[in-house]
Amino acid sequence: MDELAKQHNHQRCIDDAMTQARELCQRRQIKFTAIREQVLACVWAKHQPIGAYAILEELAKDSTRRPAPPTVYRALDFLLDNGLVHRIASLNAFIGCKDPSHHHQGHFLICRHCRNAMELDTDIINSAINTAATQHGFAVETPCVEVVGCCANCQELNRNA
Amino acid sequence: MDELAKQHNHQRCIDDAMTQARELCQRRQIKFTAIREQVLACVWAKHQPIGAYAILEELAKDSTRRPAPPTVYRALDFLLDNGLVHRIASLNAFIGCKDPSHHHQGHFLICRHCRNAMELDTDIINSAINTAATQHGFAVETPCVEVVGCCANCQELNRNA
DNA sequence: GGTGCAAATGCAATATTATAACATTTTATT
DNA sequence: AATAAAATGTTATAATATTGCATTTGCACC
Repeated sequence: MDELAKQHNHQRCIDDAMTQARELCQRRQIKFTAIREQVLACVWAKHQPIGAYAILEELAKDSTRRPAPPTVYRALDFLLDNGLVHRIASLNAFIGCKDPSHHHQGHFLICRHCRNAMELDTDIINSAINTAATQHGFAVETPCVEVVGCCANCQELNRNA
Repeated sequence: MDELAKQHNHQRCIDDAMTQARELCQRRQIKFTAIREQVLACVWAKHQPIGAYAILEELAKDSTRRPAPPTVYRALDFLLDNGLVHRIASLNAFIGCKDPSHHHQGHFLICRHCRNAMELDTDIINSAINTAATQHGFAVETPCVEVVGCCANCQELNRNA
């Protein structure tokens, strides 16, 4: 069974991510400001990629003032630059990185049904890409792999439906 | 040396693509209308992915009338549905498919310098993705692989610069 | 404590990409 | 010609993202 399908204490997911982010920023001497923290919390609220404007809506709920788009995009740029979130190009959306300690692009399995996205941490795909690229003399910099399909849990649900 | 770097008769590239498209549409009994043909020609004008609005500009040059966005998007939808072009999500752009005869998503090597994109035709990457996905019980439907880097030709140019 | 600088944020406007809704025209078929 | 379906035209607008400039904040230095 898929790990996302298991009952998991998601608050713990969020707390871990926030703690890790705080520590990482401290180590790197960069500022984890209130806005950046709020945006990261939004991104981690679910395992589904979230759009910039959806984040904006969430921020608007939490305070009386509604931030302008650049506020959100700047926070996202910061988080992207520091590997705390990834951008899913095919969805124009953002998702928390599950291992910000080292820079990487990440490969994603995106379920078309529940919209959850899972970050893979295998080298298999990168190796394959490098092999194929090398055959053409191409030097890989940032591979982008976003696989849409159906997650284990949703397959299960569909079978029982 | 990279195939795109070789002097290649690009007019021939275009002609081949157009002929193939015409034949494919005839076989499938679908209409290769003037607009669709013009849009496909724009897409094939270079080996660089082109955006919908850039296509629109090209069409505006070629005739006195300027088509509206839906005109271009509808033509693109038709071409996408029939596998004649691919969409590069990370660039919001479109590129001609080099083998429209069978449906596939295509993997792309995109050069950050010359902006050319090359479609790969290996199974290595799909296998790797399937292997990784299967480990998580995930059923792959449409893999999206867009690798940004530096093509052989641009590496060569940079070395000599 | 002030001063000045750089980073971060606020804010208004606008650019870019894409779609919705409905009218009109074209095409194929009867 | 009559009809229906497909394709295109047209207007408006949605959704995503950035630019440019003003203001505020945090921090090193005197």
